[in-house]
Amino acid sequence: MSGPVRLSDVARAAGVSLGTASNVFNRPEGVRPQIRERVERAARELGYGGPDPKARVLMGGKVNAVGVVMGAAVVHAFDNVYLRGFMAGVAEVCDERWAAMVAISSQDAEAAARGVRNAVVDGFVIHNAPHIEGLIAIARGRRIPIVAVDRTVGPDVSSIRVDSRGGAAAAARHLLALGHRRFAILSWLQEGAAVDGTNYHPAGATGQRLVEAAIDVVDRYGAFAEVLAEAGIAANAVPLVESYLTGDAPDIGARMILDKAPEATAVLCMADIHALAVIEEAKRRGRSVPRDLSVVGFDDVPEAAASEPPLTTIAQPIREKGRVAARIALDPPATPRHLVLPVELVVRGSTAPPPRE
Amino acid sequence: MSGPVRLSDVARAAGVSLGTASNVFNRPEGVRPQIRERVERAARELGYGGPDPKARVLMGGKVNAVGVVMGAAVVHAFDNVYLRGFMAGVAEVCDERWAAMVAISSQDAEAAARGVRNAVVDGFVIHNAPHIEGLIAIARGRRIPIVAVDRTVGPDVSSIRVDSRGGAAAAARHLLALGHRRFAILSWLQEGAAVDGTNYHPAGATGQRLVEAAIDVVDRYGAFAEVLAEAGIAANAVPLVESYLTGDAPDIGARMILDKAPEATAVLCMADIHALAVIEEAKRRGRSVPRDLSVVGFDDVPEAAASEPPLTTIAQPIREKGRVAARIALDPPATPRHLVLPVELVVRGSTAPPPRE
DNA sequence: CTGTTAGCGCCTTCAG
DNA sequence: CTGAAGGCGCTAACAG
Repeated sequence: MSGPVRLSDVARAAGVSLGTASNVFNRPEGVRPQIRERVERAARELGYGGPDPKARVLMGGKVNAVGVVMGAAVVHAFDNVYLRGFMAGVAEVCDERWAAMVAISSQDAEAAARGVRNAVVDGFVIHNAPHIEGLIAIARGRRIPIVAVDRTVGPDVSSIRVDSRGGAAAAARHLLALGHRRFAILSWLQEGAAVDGTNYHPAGATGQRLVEAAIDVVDRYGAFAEVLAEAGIAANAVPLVESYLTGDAPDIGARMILDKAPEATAVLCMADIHALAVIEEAKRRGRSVPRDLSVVGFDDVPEAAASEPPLTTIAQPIREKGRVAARIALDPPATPRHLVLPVELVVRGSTAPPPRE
Repeated sequence: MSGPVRLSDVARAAGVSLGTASNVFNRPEGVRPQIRERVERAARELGYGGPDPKARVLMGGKVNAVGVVMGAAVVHAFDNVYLRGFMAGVAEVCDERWAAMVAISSQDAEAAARGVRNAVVDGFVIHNAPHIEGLIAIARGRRIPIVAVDRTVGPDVSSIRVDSRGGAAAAARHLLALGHRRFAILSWLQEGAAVDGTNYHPAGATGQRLVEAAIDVVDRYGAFAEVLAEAGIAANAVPLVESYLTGDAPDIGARMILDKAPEATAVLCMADIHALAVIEEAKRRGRSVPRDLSVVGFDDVPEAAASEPPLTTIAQPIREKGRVAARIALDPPATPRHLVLPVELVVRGSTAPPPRE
């Protein structure tokens, strides 16, 4: 009915000073019960909603909120299995502490920048994303604690990663041990990453430019290459397809890798979503997995265990990663932490010895 | 290195007044390029992160954020299929407008209250939840626009609901038309709802207390009762089990309804998650669905179409509901809106004529 | 165009 | 235990 009610209105109505009214809300034990009662009644009658957090926050207080930038549209927190797991981890610690989780739209660089610039939060969880450096710079300018996920951005910004090298190496060794010698690699490409000077690159384009891509991809590729090299296989000679993780891209990538490397007996994928697409595409072409073709993924999303055949993959603790990230963002350690979470080779049904010829 | 840098620091360093510095960031076109450049450089050198949104917000500006209280732990936004769909709808709108989505922990009343009291957002989407009245009161006290979902709380608070009565009636009529005469009802119970004076009531307890429960349940039950009554079946005589929607509760509820009403040829459920549990439990007991038992759900979550047999259910536009809610919260209409979204009977494989005896 | 002056709503000294 | 004054960091309205 009336305009906004302020603390001063309540104080006046109750016939006390502003300071006293403030105390009623913040240190009720320090004010005489009778007066307190009077103020509370006045507040109730005026429909006063309590001290405005907007002002309170300015006083330097905490907001009890974590900002999460995923490097993708917020909707992908619900649509994408990987992000869903990660966000669930973040959410769990928010629930523990009654903290709010603020998801920041970051489908494009500008939106993300604005979000990070304006979010009123206590800390940021910044998941690896294109343009992440800019976002981190903004957050640091605001002197807000941040933790980078799946990415390192220097010693003084906390980071959480998984053992990508170890995982990729384990995957390669597994295949090698089974007897495979002819490989193909399906790598991911981050949405919005510039490739060949363009942002539109839904799938494909074999090449060596991985070294310029997002850091985790580099690690995984490097480990593949190293292990294969140990076995006398030059990574240069291994067909490579890069593809986005969203929309049709995985399917297109799967098709392309099978087209470009029909002789490969094993496909190393850097994400389960790719691996699952490869399995489907292979089946479509009448190639039996794992009898004709072995496929290994990375991540171990829920779908991996349910596919037909179930996917051999490198399991990373997605949800735990979210949890750890949120904890660090919510109360940052005095000195930055750099965690590397362990991964694990999970052997299921999509890998087997190569067909004998 | 330094403490927080403020606009005044930048102004001083650049040798301009505070107001000018402010203009550089807010109305750059209104300041001479040379000066602007100077201020920008000073900002850069000092590591100034731009105007602090905490202060900006106090000026009465918008934050560009929606608060969402789901009446559940934040983690359920990712774990629960229904909420996931709803939140995805909200997220879509946030993405469109580059708005932040702040999920407020509301697993218990106190957490929710604190969240609503402290969130710095432009509007609230409050999904039906136990204690929702208290939350709405707080939000109103703060003079923040709110939209209630799946619930009406008076004419001056916008609300979005689905046509629960129509849907439930359609479900009942469908079963009646197939020839069913012996029914059972599996209703939901909201987490935390007080029942029989206690908060712990994982599943079961037949009774008539539905009239005191959350409003949508009342509508659905009422419509069931009405339609059955038209066919000469007294709702009083229809076995009823109430059960939570989370954890083991749906399974327990399913077991109980089959135990308590072994003679029923059709089970009317108020949520797909219950209906799916009933199907599974029936199969476990060797009762074929739909030959021996018909089951109908409500919601049409993605799993409904994939179950065996696929579920006949009342489809409600979950995601659209989220979208509409977010839009209203983000820019509230001058006068409150009260929307009722349509639902639709989707006949799939879980319903058939009753077995002849 | 630029600088000065009031607040935004609250909290926290500091005297009474 | 109370009341008055200053400031959190910024923006807006007004003079210059």
